[in-house]
Amino acid sequence: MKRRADTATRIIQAAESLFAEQGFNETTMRQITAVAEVNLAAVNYHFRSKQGLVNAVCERLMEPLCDYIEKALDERLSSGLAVSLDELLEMLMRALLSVSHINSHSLAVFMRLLELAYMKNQEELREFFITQYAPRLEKYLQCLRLDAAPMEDNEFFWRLHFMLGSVIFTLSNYHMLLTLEKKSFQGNVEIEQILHRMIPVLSAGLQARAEKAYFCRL
Amino acid sequence: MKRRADTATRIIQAAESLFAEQGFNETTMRQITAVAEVNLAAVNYHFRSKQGLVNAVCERLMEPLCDYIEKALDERLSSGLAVSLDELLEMLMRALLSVSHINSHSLAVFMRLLELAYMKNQEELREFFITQYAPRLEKYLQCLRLDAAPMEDNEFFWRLHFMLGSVIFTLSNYHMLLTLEKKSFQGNVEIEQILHRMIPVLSAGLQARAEKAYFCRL
Amino acid sequence: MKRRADTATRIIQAAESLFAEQGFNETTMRQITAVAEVNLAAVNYHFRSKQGLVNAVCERLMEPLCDYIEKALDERLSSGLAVSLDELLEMLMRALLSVSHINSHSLAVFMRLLELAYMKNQEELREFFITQYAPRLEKYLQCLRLDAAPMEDNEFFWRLHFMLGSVIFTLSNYHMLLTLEKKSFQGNVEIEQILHRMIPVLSAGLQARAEKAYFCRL
Amino acid sequence: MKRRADTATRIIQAAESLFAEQGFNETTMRQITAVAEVNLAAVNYHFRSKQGLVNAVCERLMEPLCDYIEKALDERLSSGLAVSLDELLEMLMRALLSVSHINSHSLAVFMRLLELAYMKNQEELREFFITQYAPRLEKYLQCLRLDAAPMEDNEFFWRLHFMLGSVIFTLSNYHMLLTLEKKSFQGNVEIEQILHRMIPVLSAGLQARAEKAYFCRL
DNA sequence: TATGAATGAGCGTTCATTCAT
DNA sequence: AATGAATGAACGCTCATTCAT
Repeated sequence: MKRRADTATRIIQAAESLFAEQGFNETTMRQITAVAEVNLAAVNYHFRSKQGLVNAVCERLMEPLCDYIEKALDERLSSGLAVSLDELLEMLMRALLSVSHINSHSLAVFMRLLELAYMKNQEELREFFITQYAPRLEKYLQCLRLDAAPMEDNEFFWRLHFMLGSVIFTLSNYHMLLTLEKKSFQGNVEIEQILHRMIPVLSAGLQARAEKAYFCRL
Repeated sequence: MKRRADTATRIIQAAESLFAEQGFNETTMRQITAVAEVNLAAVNYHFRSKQGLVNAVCERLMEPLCDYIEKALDERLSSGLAVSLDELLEMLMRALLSVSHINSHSLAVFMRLLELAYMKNQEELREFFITQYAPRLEKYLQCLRLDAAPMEDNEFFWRLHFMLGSVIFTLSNYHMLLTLEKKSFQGNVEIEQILHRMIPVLSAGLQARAEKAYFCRL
Repeated sequence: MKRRADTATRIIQAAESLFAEQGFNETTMRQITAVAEVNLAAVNYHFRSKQGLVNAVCERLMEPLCDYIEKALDERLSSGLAVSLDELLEMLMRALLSVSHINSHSLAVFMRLLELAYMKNQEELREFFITQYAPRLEKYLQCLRLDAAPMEDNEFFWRLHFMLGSVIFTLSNYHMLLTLEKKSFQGNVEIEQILHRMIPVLSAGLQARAEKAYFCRL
Repeated sequence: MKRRADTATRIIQAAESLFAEQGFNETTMRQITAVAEVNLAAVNYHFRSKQGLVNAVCERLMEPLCDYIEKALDERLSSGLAVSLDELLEMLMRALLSVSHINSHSLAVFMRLLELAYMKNQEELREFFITQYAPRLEKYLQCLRLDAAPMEDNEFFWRLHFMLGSVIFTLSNYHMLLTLEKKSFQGNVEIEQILHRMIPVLSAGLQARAEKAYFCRL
């Protein structure tokens, strides 16, 4: 039995916590290694570079999420019954909730990673997401599409990102949002609540009838 | 007649463009002054510090937005007729659109500023928003509340932030999203389209019936 | 009648005060012009450079000191009676006291200037002292020599600098020394006291019999 | 066997040399690291900051000085015979001489450090001296007091600082003073000579009868 | 496997000075 | 006589990374 966790694990845990609080570029290797109580060079030794550590954090989060969704979706589809939009969203929320159990900051850092992947100069991370994980979630997205209001492909593309924005923003900042709501943090209880509250909102958003014309011609 | 714009303005414009593309901490003063074609020390001369420049950028965006919304809401309310949720959202979108005319990156940097304000260590910026601009938007939020589904205060708080997440995420990354949609950027046309597309989604999200119980007890 | 002093004078006064508190290199042009409530460029306009300002401060202090000593010494010598060492030192102290009336920091900045002149890279200032003021004080030094214990030239050279060290150190730091003595500053009263206290000490030091051999051969 | 000294030592030695010649604020980290032939960042790595380097230099000088004086005084006192003022001063001079062997600039930089500690804005350094070293020198000062002329506490306070001024000024600038004396520098021989020359002067100064009244009432 | 030492590049900031008005 | 704007140079410091052990 080990007295202290594996060095690489300690680093990842420290990194997740700091990434969640401060963001990636704002977190220094010195901070990470200080919190992890390991040598400064250990990050480069174990993960090659800071970006390598970010990727490792990414994997540790995306893998169980994809696993969960794939498995849950297959189980549900095997019943033969039609799957409702709310069921699909609850499936997603449960997947996120399972990720949140990795540690208390994992959801926030996860969402920050997704944010980061949309930044112009993060081609590598973006490519990593697209090639590694996009295919595994495709079936889930097709199900969503079927339950959403009828709309064209590009409309669905944007709706997905409106939804993604809600999820990312809320979970990235949920610690701060709880503070602003003037409630003290009580762990996963609130995360469940927040995730649950999103379901009807996202559901309504995806099912809202798309309008053809728009308001403003300048 | 001046051959080139005022130094301070050139700096702000360069900063907005770079902030929008890269974020604040990722943008260096050397990048800003190189793009603006001014001396490195000019930023400190005109804005005291990098943070001072961020604040200046912030003001230049928030002021016209608040002006627009206050004015438009007062005009609309003076008619005496009830204001629908879609009207309120269109009002917001038009306000954002007016900000987008400042320059092609202003909406993105604006949204990044809002994101930033929710970060733990940005108390100063957050306080700036809360004291300077929150009061000016209160009346608008009350109108939103009246048109939303009946719900408790904290439910409304979260709904607002779900909605805010959609707006912030989409507009922060709209350049990248357009790229992913495989369409080339054609200026404000797309922004209008995106803003318009949000209205029914946000409207449906705010009007969705809140559920009392939630799914998961661990 | 002028409502505010001449710009150049205001600058000198501000500079003296700041130089006395912080030293020369530690005092910035911005601090000086802020205290003087003049434009930043005014220093360069009136004094060509920061060094030019230092020289101006120097002149404003050395001129009256030399005047005082020359005049007092000539008056005293014209009586035909022999001049005692204590009289000479009191003459010096009164000269310093007269300088201290220029403003409350003038003695401290004066002493700091003398310190500075002994620094390796301050050849210009050192040359300025030597060519401008050394000749005017020569007669006074000769009188000191006559009243000191008999000793060789180089011994006298060092004794003078031991004495100079006492004066410079004490007056450079007299504000701080008063603080350490746990007494509050009450203006020129203390300076008089301190100057007076130095006389018997310096007198005894100059009159002490020089020893030929010294203690340590390694 | 190492071909070149330890990096930290090289830095300290370069720093001492430059500090002695130019002062602290006038010496840049780039100068230090250039002379030491080490990387610019090495100073921060080994000493955390420039101030940290100053503190390290300080410790390297004060420690052996205090050790020397404490040990020499205890030895001398254990003989049971009364200690004369000249003996005490010679003890001090030998202590300074032992410090001067650290390297050719160590006494000058030491004296500059003492000067610095009396500056208004150097509270930290001053506190460092007071808490770390003042207690270790207290016994020595009490012996000085016993051998000095009878006088009140505050008179003794000032006399000590007159004496300190002589020592600090002379040793801070002894290189320059030798130059002005038109003699070339020949290493520790001159330092011994200068230190020795101070003894009768300081001794006479401390033993001079204090006067009660003073000369000038304005 | 792990680490203390070291490094090149770059950071935000400040400096005394200059220049056009 | 005076000033707001601007500048080149340099500042102390921190960064992620590398390397010898």
